[in-house]
Amino acid sequence: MGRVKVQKMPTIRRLPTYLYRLNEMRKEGTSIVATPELARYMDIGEIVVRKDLSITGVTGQPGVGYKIDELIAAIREFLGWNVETKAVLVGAGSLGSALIGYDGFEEYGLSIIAAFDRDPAKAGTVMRGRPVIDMVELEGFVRNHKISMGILCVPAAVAQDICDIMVKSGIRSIWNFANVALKVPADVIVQREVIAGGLALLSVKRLRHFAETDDEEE
Amino acid sequence: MGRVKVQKMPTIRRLPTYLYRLNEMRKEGTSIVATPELARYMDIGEIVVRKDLSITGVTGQPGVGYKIDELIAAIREFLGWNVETKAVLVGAGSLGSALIGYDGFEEYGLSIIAAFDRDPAKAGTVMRGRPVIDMVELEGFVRNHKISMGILCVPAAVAQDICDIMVKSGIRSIWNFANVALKVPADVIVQREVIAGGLALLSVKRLRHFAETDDEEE
DNA sequence: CGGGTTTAGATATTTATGTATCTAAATCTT
DNA sequence: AAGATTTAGATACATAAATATCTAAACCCG
Repeated sequence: MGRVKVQKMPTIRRLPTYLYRLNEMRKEGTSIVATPELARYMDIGEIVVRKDLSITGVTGQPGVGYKIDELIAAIREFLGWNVETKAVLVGAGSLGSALIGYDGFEEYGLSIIAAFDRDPAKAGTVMRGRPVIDMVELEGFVRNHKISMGILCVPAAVAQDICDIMVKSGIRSIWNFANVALKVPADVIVQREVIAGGLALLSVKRLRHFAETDDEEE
Repeated sequence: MGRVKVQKMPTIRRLPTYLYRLNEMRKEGTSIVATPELARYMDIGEIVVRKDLSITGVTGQPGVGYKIDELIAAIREFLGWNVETKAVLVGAGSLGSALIGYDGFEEYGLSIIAAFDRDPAKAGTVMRGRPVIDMVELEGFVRNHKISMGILCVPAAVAQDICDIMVKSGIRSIWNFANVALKVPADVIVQREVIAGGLALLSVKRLRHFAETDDEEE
């Protein structure tokens, strides 16, 4: 069930942020970047930055830094974002429509071709340039367009059912925003996203902070 | 800049998922849960589950399991989700409106009171039950309503500016969905959410998987 | 052109996280 | 009722990640 072991998870999670920043710098006309600057931007240690970047195979120049163009290309290639991935999104609710509308995915090689929803009222409409199609069409669509990735934005209660359809249709990567661990065959990769996890972290940080300072009453 | 050290980050990130599942089970009428069941749901080891739960101080019964009611209460208290947190959301774009519309936050003690946007066309409208207000009103609103948390859904380029306004207005926790490390005073907590990080992980998992099996051509 | 400064990258260390082993308590089975 | 099974929780161990230390290369400044 998505049991591919991946090391350096924290590093990989940070790569998109490097990529974002590097693209920004390139637009500004910069061609070289040194670790300390990136470290400040990321709010992490310099050594972490160097180790992160080294995963891509790019080598910098002591006393100088890294070539931005090289870094961008290497990160994109390391992530496989230099080739287009076609995806469908299922569940055109609030989160689903937000993801459809996010332009940044193009930069990540991700093309959301279409959205699917069970609600017949939504079917046939166009959402931010992408067609919204009735769920019953999902399997045929995925097969015809050779879609390899599915983005799951349905309520947890129905997530496994939709997941099963995706798998049956040939989808091999699932980006799962439903709050369930999906059961899938061994050759299907699942990445679960729990947005509330970040909120939990923020909450605890705040509690710890108050516990440490605990002289603030207002 | 949000430099509160938090240990057991992975554990804390998992707590919302436990909470979600436990609530579900309670609705189904169950009152006791044992580790193996939760471990299967989470797709992690049993020992990890026990260690996770132990952080809340709840103690289970050998041979039996944990009382679901106790667990729910303890997790909520540990996260501070038993008391309401009032928040404003800035940036009523696609992601912002998705977050506004997410009902689950009530369960997490989070009340998004209002949304703010720079676009005058949006100001004055109501979005999923919450008023959308012009950005210029932000500071006054935060002060008047004693808002303690800000949810930042604006483009990265303007994130620091909005952040500064939030801090100046008295906000002390910022949930940051913009792809920048914000600079804030030491008493302000920031949690950055990089959605693309999960996509990066999924991409790498897929590449590794193909590399391992590498007998799949289509 | 020579010494100080910046910086990448290797190695070593520390810290955090996940995993295994063991013991004792409660339940189940017969 | 006695032994087998399930399970929590403690302790010990292994792995992963972050941090520190060192060396050498390029640059800057005088």
